[in-house]
Amino acid sequence: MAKKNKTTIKDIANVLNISTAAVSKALHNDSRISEKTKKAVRQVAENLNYQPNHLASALRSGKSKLIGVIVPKTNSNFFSSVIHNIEEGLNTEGYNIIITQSNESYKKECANIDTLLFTQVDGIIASMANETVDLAHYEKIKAAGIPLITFDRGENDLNVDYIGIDDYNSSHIIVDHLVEQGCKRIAHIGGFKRTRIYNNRIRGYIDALKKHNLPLDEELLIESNLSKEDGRLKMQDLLNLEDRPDAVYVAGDYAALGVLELLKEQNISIPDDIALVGFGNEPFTDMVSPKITSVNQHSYEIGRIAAKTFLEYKDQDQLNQTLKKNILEAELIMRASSKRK
Amino acid sequence: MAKKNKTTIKDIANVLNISTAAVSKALHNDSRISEKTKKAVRQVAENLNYQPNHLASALRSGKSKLIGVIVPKTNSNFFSSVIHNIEEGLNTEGYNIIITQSNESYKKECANIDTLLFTQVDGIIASMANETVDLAHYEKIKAAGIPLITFDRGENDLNVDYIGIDDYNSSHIIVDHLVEQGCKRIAHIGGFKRTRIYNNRIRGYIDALKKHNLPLDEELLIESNLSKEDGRLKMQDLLNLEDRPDAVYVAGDYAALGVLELLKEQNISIPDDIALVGFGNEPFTDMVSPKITSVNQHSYEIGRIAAKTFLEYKDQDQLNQTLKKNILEAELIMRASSKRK
DNA sequence: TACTTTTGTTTAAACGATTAAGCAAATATA
DNA sequence: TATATTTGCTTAATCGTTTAAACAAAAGTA
Repeated sequence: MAKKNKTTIKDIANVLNISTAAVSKALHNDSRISEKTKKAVRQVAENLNYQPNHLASALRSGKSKLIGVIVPKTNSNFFSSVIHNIEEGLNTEGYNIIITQSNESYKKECANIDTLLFTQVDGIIASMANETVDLAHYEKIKAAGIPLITFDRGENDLNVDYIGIDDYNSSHIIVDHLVEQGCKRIAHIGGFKRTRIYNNRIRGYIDALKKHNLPLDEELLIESNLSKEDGRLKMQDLLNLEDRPDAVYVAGDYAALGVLELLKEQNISIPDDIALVGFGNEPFTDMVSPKITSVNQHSYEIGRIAAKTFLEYKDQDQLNQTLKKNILEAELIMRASSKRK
Repeated sequence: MAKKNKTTIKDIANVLNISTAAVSKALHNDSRISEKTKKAVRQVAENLNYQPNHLASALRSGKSKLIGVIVPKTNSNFFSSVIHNIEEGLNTEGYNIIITQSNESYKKECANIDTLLFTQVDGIIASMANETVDLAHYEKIKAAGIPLITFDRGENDLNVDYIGIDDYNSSHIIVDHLVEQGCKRIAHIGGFKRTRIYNNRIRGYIDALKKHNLPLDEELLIESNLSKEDGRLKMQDLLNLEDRPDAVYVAGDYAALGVLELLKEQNISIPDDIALVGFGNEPFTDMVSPKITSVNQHSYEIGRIAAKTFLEYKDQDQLNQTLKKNILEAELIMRASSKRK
């Protein structure tokens, strides 16, 4: 099994005694090449099992036909579903994707960007790590002159395209639902305020309480990294309060799961003692008992639109990205954890 | 924001009035270049914000420093964890990975391989789709002269490296455990027999029953695609039997989850009426109620070894892969769904 | 002093494709 | 018939690196 002996267009040209240029054009179905030659080239290419060298064409044309995707993690249904739909949208146009994970780490995210730029991707679609505050590494992408599309976790300051759900309004929908179930002391275990989406959910929560003439109790508004473990911890804090909440709206499903476990351990009835709402509609919300009410983030649409957005940029010589937001309406999936009636 | 005006080694060479060759060597820390020149080159490179063109070096050197990974899906904890550890192992050596998903489809798997070969990856690490029987597309990888490493779902016939757990023995451990819990009619909802790992689990199941002098009842041995839905269906078939089983060993966690749901719906007590064991130790096995006993497949080790195995091949001119199996001992994680005592 | 070795660099050819420019032959047009 | 256009190809440069080979200058050795 000898390494290398790849067929190149030169080999094809030699067989047919024509130039490599003619072969290249024939393979690209150039109108200036005769049908006869094209047929012959295709035949020989097939016989010799010719595979085009992507690197060579990418080098020459300046396009790698590769798109980089950066996500905080792939083992969440939301992100893996978005990725899948990005892939779907780009594959048809001859693009392939390189997936990288930041594991919610700022440093890893920087490394990911370096990696992708090094690989000469034609564009990057990204969702930011929890840790990320400084945006200098993202500016590198813009400096490289390739389109940057953000989704779910983005920042206005980047001045690029963003696709996500309406976080502010999602909180309204959730609070409306809980109020309707008779809840009066609604707590919110939210994400970090510095992250735009979590900040929006917090603002929505506060405004929704106001709308329903419910007092805002600072004790009931808690910041969390939204891991399962932290969900437990923050819920324990809430249980330690003199005046316990009768509902908890958690800004992430994993943390909501931690809350669920703790409440079950302490024999607190869900939803009767405390109603529970999560966020993200991860598959496990439908597996646990009671099933957790959650918010569907439309991963399908987000991936599809991200791909489409990139494709719109790809042929522009002058890249002039500005903040363009594509906000989708989230959908509340009501399940047992919050349905009292 | 003008597109393109990338710094090349030529620019650096011009500034310093030296050849591009000297620049290239300086950047690669060649011993034949003076410290003075190296320092100057590095300084200018930094000033001009030089980023090496990966395509050009890959084209010239014949190495893309990219490894392709093919998995059936990324939204399973097992696969995403393996991927993460592959990445960890390869990043340090300057390799990056391209992740592709087959979605358990044979056709998509073929397309993935074409994509990766087209992208000139230096090697491929793959786990096969459920549907895959014909291996011709994998032979393409071998024909391309790059190493192929398989894990979890592989085939002996490919004659390449394989990393996985001891499926045959895992079944023994599971049956031993169930027998110890007092189970006498142990059913097995297995994967497709044609897939090696599932076949091994089936063989292990049969032999373990024999070892314990339990009769093999063909009605209790069922083939499944191991989706959650199919788990329900196959469990219903078992419940329809005159003589129901008192334990079910399911070859995949998602199917086990379907079984769990069905049993709970029908108020069949787990583990007292029917004990349940899954496979894969997906995080949700620890989230549902009762928690599902499952088998830890050592995703950490598998990813690490896959990366290491590739690195061992990377410098060999003559690639001569043979069937080399790296079998890890699986670990049974006992949880409430099977613990009667 | 004359030769060899080492050091530090340049030259130029590759890698495999794409593509602008050129040109001869065939065909169309006046 | 003379000229213009179209057809079908070739030539040669190019993308940004790497690298084998060559070579001059400096240093070491006999």
